[in-house]
Amino acid sequence: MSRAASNGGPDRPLSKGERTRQHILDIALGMFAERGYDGTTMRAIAAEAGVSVGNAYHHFRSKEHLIQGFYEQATVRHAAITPSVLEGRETLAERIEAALLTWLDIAGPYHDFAVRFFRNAADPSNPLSPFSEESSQSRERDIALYREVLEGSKTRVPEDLADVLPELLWLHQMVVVLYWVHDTSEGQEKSRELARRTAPMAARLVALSRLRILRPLVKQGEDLVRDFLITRRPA
Amino acid sequence: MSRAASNGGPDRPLSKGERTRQHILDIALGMFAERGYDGTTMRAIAAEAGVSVGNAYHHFRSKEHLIQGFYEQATVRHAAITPSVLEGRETLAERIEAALLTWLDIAGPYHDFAVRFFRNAADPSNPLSPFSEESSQSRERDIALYREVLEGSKTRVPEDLADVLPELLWLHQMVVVLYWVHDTSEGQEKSRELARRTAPMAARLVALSRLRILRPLVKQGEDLVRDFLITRRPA
DNA sequence: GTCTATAGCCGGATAGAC
DNA sequence: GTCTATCCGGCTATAGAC
Repeated sequence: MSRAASNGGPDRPLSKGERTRQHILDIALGMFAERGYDGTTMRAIAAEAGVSVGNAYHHFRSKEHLIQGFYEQATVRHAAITPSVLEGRETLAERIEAALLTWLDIAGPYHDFAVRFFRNAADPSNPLSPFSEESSQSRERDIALYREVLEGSKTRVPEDLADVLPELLWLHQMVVVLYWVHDTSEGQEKSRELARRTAPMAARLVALSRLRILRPLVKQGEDLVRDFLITRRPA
Repeated sequence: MSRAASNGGPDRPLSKGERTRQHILDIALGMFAERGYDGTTMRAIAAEAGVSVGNAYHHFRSKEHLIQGFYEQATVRHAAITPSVLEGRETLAERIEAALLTWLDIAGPYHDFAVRFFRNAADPSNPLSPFSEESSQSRERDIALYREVLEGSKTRVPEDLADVLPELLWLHQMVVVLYWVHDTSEGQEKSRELARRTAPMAARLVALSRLRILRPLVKQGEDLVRDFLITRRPA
């Protein structure tokens, strides 16, 4: 994808097939945004793109695979924009909030059809799930972003929590996203409120996790994350 | 459904249409369990049930609507069985664990096609979502169950938390269910482990919520639940 | 007016020729 | 890599049976 962007040189980095593929994708995303997912047939996409249906299926295994570009694009842009937004924000609460709100900004225009994408979240065998192997690259990119959110903050993070926290913050984001998908409020304002309110709570929890009384519980939670969230390799 | 069960009287509580409907549902659920959802066509269901496709669609608006019976049946059985399992269990941790494990027992046989059902969870406009208006009866039944889990326990519950806790415990169950849907371990043993490990953590959290230092955070969390989880009436 | 059946549309997906 | 032709299955229009 990045190869396709702004390559003004005389060389041809994209083969004919790659250009066709990209063209079909662009047309499809545009049509989805305009007429919705169900309202856009593969026949219509193919016709609009000037290719045959069979050709479209040669490049994309299924209609839903056309959606995959969305998550990919969203995480790339999220990773690209967030760092500048984080600048000058020092508390963990501010930084978490900024990352979440930036995500909502990016995803906003796709709200209607994002539902389609996150339907798949519940189905692990679906390659389009954000938890799937196929999505791992996008997921890792987003988790890395939260590592940056943590490292740049003034809040001291308990050592033993350090390596599971990025995953947990990513999970926090997924919860916000899940709510956002449901969100019918004007401009999805409720989701933004959710982000604004939960960000300081998450930061506070991180700080409180140092408390002596909470240590056993925190330890259990940490082990839980390790055993159930990160261990994703099948035996 | 309850009307259908064990009515040995001479009267006819079920009209011909109702019986046909129930028959189609039974056949469909059986076939789904056997050959999977995608592997079972509406034509095959109709044929096996001895009715026409058109007739099947007269009774069920769509193939997915056939799944609705699953959640309904599962919550009814959950509510029926759990009380006896709770007897003799006094600590909150034990009671939460029992309720969760009972759910897993009930849902077990349907594991393969439950994925289909919970796909819809991410789509609020889908009447099959567990969060939808259409599912509210089943949802309320399950939440009521957790009210019982709480009330029968020896753990003293902070007053202000009392009325949001059943919802939170239900949400806890939904998280377990979400994991269970993903679970590829033998007999979904990992999900049972998740239930066993998180139940005492949930109970511990309830107890800890009385701590002075945690009060502000608990209060915020409580407000959050009220504003974002329970307020479900559209303006 | 409730129930059931036939016949066929529509759109996602595929096989196989070029 | 691209096309044409076709399959397959969810769903519906509509007519007729009870």
